This record gives sequence, C-alpha cells and structure tokens, in this order.
Amino acid sequence: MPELPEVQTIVNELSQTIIGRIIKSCEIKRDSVIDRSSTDFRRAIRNCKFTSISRKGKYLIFQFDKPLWMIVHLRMTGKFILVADHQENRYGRVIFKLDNGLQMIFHDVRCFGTIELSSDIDKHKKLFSLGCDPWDKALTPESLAIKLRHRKASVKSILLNQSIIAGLGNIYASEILFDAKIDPTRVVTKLTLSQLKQLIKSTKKILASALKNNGTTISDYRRVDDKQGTFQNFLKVYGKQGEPCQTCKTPIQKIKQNQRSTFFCKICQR
DNA sequence: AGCGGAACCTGTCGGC
DNA sequence: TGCCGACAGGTTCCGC
Repeated sequence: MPELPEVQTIVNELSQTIIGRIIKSCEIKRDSVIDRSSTDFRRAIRNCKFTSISRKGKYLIFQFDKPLWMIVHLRMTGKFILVADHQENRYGRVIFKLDNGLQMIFHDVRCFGTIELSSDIDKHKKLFSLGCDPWDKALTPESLAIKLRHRKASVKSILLNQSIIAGLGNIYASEILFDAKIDPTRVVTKLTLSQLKQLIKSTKKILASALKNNGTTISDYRRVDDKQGTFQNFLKVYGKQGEPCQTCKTPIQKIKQNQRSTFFCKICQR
C-alpha cells in the first residue's frame, strides 16, 4: 500500500501529535505483527517517550528517550489512528495507550505489517540493506549505471527493488516511467545515460508532487485518522487501462510484470 | 548473484 | 443471488 509519499505524510502527521508523549501501556491483539513475545514487547516499550519519528524507504522509525527504536512497516494495508477512546475495532492489531489519554492504534486488515524493536538502529538488517533515498546526492546517472550494469531485469522490476532506490512502489513506478517516457519492459542495461538521468529526474518530480498532495488514496491507504491523500487525482497511467493517453490519445495498456500490474503508453514510452 | 514465482492474510469486485 | 477466481499500494523465501 503506502509508498514513500504516503509514509512521509504519516511521519509528518504523527510527529505533530505524539512527540513528547509517553507510552503507558500497550495491548497486542495479533502476535504475528510484532517481532517478539507480547510480554517482552509490552515490557520493553512501557514508559518510553517518543523523541522523534523519521522514515527510511517505506519504514517508519520511532525513536525513544533511550537507546530503543520501534521500526514499523505498513506493507499493504497498515495505518495509524489516534483516538481518545478505543472502541472495539476489528482490525486494530496493536494499541498504544499514551500519557495524555490518546490511543495510537496500529490498524491493519491484511496483517502483513510489522512492528519491530531494536536497541541498535545501525545494525538493523532490513534498514541496512535499503538502497539510497531518491533525493540522495549519491544517486546520479553514472552511479546508477554502474550499480545496474550486470542486471537482466526490466526497468520496472528494478524500480521496485528497495535495495537500489528505496521508497518506490507499484503506483509510482508506473507514473515515473510514463513521465520519463521509458518502456517498463525495457531491460535496464539497455537504457542510455540520458534515459537514466531522466528516470532520476522523473522519480523526484513525481514523488515531490505526490508528497505535496499527501499521497495517493485508491482503496486502503489513509493518512493518520483516516484522512485521504489527493494525488489519485493526478495519476496519468495507474489504473487507467483503456483510457486515452493524455499525450497521444492511444489507449493505456495494462500488463503483468512479476505478478504485478504495470500501466503504460506503448507509443509514448520507448 | 539475481531473477521470477509462491507465500504471507483478508477483503472486494466482476463474471458466470 | 451465490460462488469462485482474480486482484489489491509489499516483502521474504525458495528454487533455478
């Protein structure tokens, strides 16, 4: 579900409300969401104060007032809800009770989401294996070309690989490739340096615009407290199969790549 | 090494 | 109406 712009929106909104708050207790409704026994988890997190919230790739990172971090991945359907009282909610998987009476609910229909605790964030394997941020200065056409030089996968597949660029998902991959006028099925080593340059440029452009719109709400993604993003109003290809391309009027194609939908214009994208 | 497919879990939608 | 398969914004594991 949420990609970089959605996760960043949630970071921004949670920061405004929970920095400085202390977790008084925690209720775990679904054990598979957390990375240890519920007893150990509750004990570790009790009386911790939130000092900052940040994002790496699609991971949310909550920092506390001691050497402890909570690392959350929302996967497809995870979201956070802040409420004064916890009405019984079928999909509330973990409920954090804060010192100001608010409850922060981790809500996740499909239960793919994960919550982990770490006492040494620099040694967290999954975070360590992430590629660079799209706005990282180290991301240049030349560095990308070197990193991809022996790859055989399509450019769409490479965009979804979090160890190369972190934060892109299925919606923005299609939108970025349309903006860059690159065929998603193209083997990545066949791209020219100027196409790689355009790819990086389009990535930053699309993500910045999505962020400005608080993300894309199609079905499940919600901001904190169920508010919706608005970038769905600006999508040009995702979910638009059969509709005319905004540039050349040719119907948008929908294909499957690695079991996932890709949308593109076969005329504009080469 | 790195690719594609299956699996994880739950809900919804479209077709017959 | 009812059932059944396909599909959903992600990642990990496995076999090749």
